[in-house]
Amino acid sequence: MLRTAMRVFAEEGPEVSLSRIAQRAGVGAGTVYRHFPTKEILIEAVLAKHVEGLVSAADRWTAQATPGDALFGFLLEAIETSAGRRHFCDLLPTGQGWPLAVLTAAARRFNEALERLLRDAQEAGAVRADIRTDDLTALTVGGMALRSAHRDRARGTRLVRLLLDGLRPPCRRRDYWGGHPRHRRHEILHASRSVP
Amino acid sequence: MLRTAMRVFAEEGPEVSLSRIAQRAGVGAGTVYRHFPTKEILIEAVLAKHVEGLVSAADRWTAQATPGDALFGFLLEAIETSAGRRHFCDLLPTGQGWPLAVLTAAARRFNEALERLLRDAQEAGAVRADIRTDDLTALTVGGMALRSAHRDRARGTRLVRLLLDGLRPPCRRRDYWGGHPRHRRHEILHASRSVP
Amino acid sequence: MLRTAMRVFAEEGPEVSLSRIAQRAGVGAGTVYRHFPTKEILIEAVLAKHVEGLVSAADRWTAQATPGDALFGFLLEAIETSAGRRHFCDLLPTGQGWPLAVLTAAARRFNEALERLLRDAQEAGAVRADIRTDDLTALTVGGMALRSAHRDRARGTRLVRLLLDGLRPPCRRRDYWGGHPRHRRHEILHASRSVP
Amino acid sequence: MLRTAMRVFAEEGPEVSLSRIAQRAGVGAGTVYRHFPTKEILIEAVLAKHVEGLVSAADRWTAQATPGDALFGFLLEAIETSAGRRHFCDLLPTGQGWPLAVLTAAARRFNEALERLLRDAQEAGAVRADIRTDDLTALTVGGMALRSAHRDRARGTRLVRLLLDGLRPPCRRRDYWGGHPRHRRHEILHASRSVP
DNA sequence: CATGAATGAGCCTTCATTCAT
DNA sequence: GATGAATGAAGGCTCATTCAT
Repeated sequence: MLRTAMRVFAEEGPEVSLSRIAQRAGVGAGTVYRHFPTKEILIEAVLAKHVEGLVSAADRWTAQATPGDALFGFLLEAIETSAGRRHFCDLLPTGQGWPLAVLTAAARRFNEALERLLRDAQEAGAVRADIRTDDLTALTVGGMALRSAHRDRARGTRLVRLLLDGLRPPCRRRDYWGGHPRHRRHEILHASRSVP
Repeated sequence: MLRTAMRVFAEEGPEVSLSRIAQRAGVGAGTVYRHFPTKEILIEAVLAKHVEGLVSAADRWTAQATPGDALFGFLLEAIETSAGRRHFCDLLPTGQGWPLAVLTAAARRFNEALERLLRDAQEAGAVRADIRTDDLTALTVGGMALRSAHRDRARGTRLVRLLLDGLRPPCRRRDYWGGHPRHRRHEILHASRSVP
Repeated sequence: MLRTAMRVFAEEGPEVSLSRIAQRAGVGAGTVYRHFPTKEILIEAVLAKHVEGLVSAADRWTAQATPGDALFGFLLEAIETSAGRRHFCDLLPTGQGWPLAVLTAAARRFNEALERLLRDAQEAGAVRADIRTDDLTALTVGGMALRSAHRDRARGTRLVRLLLDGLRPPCRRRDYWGGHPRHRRHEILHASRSVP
Repeated sequence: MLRTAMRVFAEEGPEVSLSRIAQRAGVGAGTVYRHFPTKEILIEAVLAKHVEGLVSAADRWTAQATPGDALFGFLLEAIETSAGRRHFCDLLPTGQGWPLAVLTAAARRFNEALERLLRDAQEAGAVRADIRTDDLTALTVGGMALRSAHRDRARGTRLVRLLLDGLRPPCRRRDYWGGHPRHRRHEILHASRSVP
């Protein structure tokens, strides 16, 4: 049933009614409730399961690849397998507001795994030194959104790679952004305000 | 009233009830319905307004900066001003499922502006040649998600810049991704499947 | 199991779910249903058991005390042991709406016992002659309510005794109520109607 | 609508569904909700209204009758007009567990009125000196139950009067209860325990 | 014969939408 | 044209009842 719930959530968004889920699982509404006393708990169970899968993936990558490849491989895999799960986007950065213990535990393990991967990759010189774990989290979320936003799977993946490449140590690249002269910065601010 | 609706949506999420909006606008519920016969139509109007703002911004950047700066400046501004508007994320890539003509029109104008900016930047050599307009759309969505995912505004913006830098022409960088030997690719797929 | 049901009903009110009862009885929900095909039937069984206890008590008092003491002792005991059982209050007066035969039988036996006690007490001159069996029933219900309504157990019991004393033959007491002059009676009616 | 709710509650008990009430009021379910955001709030409103009526009645009796008549008249009236309202029985003694301020306020005013009536009646010598306000409350509840338990209105009222007469100063009556010899008391206890 | 998972009707509550004033 | 009370269809949740194991 958890399987079905995951599928239905992924396909129809986190706002499907429990009865719809029950229907697609081929059971009565009360049955879902027997296993997950609350809709929120069901969502959390789904998320926790997914996060657990990611933690396993992190471990697998750690064991089977060089530090750099491990980090990049894992991030790409996490993004690819999580794309389209709006819950997940909402969950990852905060890890808060979710009462279920199992979920916060899973989120913690996820962050620890991410931290290990990042540290190793940085020590191996495969990743810029100024990146932090929560940057990776945000990047993952962004990657997921980006990935889901592209109609074309292959191109989406290519873009995600481009995105991740931003983590690699820079190659004699000037800072395109810091150099904006004062007046242009002002324009940005002005523009920002002008957009309703 | 549209103003109020935009503010309320931004502040309280896209799930506020219409009565709440009416309340905050200081009018009766019926009055909102006089202007926007459906909640969906109201949402679309809000989105369309926002998109119009972005189109104006695109025009402004086109007029006031070099092609490269214009594209990057515009994308950054679009991301910064749109961050947190979940509707927007859902809207941009597909442009579908939204019945209102005014919105598809706005979306089209937005895409045209984006296309112009991209073409100019590419002709100026400021952006990789293999980028397409829908890549930019996806990138924008990803940037918005990334941006919202970071608790720390400043770091969030820095990451968005990293993300956008991926568009710039590569500096003699080997392709980190294509080189994966066959068996590792297989592992990725395998892993992907194993994540629930 | 009937024991457990009685305890649970007394402790948690008549609205406990059957699963709760099954749980506290240490059996499966289905097992409860094997013995009591319906929740209502279970409730009736509980009530019948309680009524049976009261009938035994009536017999005991009949055998062991003078007619007057027997009636008063029994009524007090019935009230004290029944206080707080809302079902019981609902049941006693009507005896209706309860399909189960065993219950109406028990109620009949209870009324017969009460009738015997009353007749004997009246013949002994210990109780007013104008009291009828259904008065006693009503009085019992009132006593139970009164008894449950008092926070203070001891005072509650004292009040119940006051209540029961009303049954004893009057001591040259004028009728406080009959003497109301006509216009005041009208006021009472008027007032009654005016209370919503 | 409050009227209808009061009637329906009185007729069908406090457990009627809101939809039933709406149905009998001839309105949609949502309409009830508009006026009473919660079922509990509706119940409280009904109760408060009734209690207010009783407070007015208390004032009327105070103004129009001698202290003794006022107390007895009021109690009789309160019992007669409240009979059958199970809510009311549950409310009166505790006054707690009801979140709505308006209700606790009404309950407080009711108790104050009762206290005044009692004090005056006691000073006039029309009521035993050892009666306290909470005795009256309990007595009222008991009277209501008693009153509802009798099929025959007239006899019910007569019994209630008997009940209330217990409040009047005793006429050289021995204490029928205190004199029980020890062994009989033991029997009562034994009996109590023996009733399941 | 016991078990407890499954069922589904029903309850309270919410809210988009309509319409008399 | 504006108002906000009324509507009624869902949604989440509970629980008496059934039935395969």
